[in-house]
Amino acid sequence: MSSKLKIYNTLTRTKELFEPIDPGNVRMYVCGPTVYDFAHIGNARPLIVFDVLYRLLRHLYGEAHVKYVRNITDVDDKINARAAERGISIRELTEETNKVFQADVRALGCLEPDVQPRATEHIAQMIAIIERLIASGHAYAADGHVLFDVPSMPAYGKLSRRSLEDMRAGARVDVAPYKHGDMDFVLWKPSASHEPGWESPWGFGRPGWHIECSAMSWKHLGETFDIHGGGIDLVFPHHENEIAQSCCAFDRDVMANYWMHNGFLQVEGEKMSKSLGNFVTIHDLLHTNKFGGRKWPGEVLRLAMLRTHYRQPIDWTVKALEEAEANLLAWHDHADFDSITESNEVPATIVNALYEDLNTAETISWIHSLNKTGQMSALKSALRFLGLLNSEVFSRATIQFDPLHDVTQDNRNKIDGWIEARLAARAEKNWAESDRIRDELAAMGVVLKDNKDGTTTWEIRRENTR
RNA sequence: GGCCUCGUGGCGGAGUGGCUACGCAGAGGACUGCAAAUCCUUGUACUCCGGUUCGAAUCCGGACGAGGCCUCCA
Repeated sequence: MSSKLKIYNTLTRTKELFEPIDPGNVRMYVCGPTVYDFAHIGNARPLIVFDVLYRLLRHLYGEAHVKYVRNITDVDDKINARAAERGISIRELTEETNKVFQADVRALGCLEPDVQPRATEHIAQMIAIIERLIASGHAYAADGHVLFDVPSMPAYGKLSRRSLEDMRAGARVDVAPYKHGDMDFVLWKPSASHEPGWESPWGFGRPGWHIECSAMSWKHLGETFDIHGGGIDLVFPHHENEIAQSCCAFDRDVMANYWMHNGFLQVEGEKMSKSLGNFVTIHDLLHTNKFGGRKWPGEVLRLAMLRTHYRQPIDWTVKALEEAEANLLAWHDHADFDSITESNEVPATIVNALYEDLNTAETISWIHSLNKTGQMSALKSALRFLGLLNSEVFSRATIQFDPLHDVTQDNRNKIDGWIEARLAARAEKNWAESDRIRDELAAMGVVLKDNKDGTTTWEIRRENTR
């Protein structure tokens, strides 16, 4: 099988043909959430992007031959701080946050990774890596801390393309006294008795920020693997440091062959930040009226995300969500997917577009084309493949019942009664009565559509409710 | 200051050294008692200045502009 998939590799800054180490066991690691707070919409981007890649790899190599690992970081100083602030235990906080995270990701139509390892369950691997680094002269213990000795690794900076000189020039002035070099970073640090910690050769303590990914990828994917993904902000220092830890611990030239990074997200043209008040969580979008004055189905969020190529910056706007929803509604209006048999093959146009470094924008234009030419079973297959057809979440039922309005069966029956009365009036050419009924329903937000076959259907008004 | 990305029509957003992306909005038409929905048709583009080329929006250089990282934020 010759590979057709091309992906942009941050290591080389070029689009490369993807060649797995072992086609029988294709391995991908993506940096997952630190579970101290609800995931925001920026976090959703890598979740969706790498879910599409996972689906494509499974399509290309077979479901049994792809292993996708996305970690859960459940030890972190932000977690400690938040738990203390809320007066709950760390375990309570991380469990609660993870539960919401899992529900969010499911609503976004993402497949579950093969493994979702937790940092706290890999302390032994972290300690093992740190011991190896000390033994090989790449790390040193000082004052209860263990630090990675950056100058001991000549190739350091390869991913982010920074030279040690550049970094020194921009380094902060205050360097912790236990550091040998100002670029050295923490592998292990001491914990006070009230802080979470584990016994280690260097005393009671906890891991530094980067070591957990080296440990978890090692355990679940091996010393080297194929793809490592995450947000572009992780290139430095997180991924650079992961590479340093793993390559030096295992005496390897590479940790992962392909490094993929998704671009950043802005909200209505501005950087998302809590101080600007435009901080949007996935949970808010799905379940509250905080963004655009209404709730949004997961498929709408997913399609809005996939409209833009994953490496481009994306502006998260109400208008974009409305357009995405209009597209989905058009497809669903055109066909009742519940009764359409899905074609066995994912359309080649869709797959070929994804082979070009996940050109999801092009796949969407092909979906429009399938819709326009009436290839409904292929359309269904394409939507399913892209994770845009989760009947539980976005079906004809949810289209007709706007998430904002709870339409009871009782009201539904009443609307049907009105429609019958209006059809009767129309049969008598009583246009005044007919229009009166239509206007009254419209005032309640119910829009009527007289179809070409003489039937009348209705839906909740689609216009933006702001 | 250092490093990195990007600059396409009213808006969003792909792609390509020479031929319509696509979507939303707009315009015209069909259908309809009138609407809505649907269908058909349709216009507008490649930040600026140089260079390479038969030909560049697409390659190279420069300018201007936007964003990101270098401060545990995807």
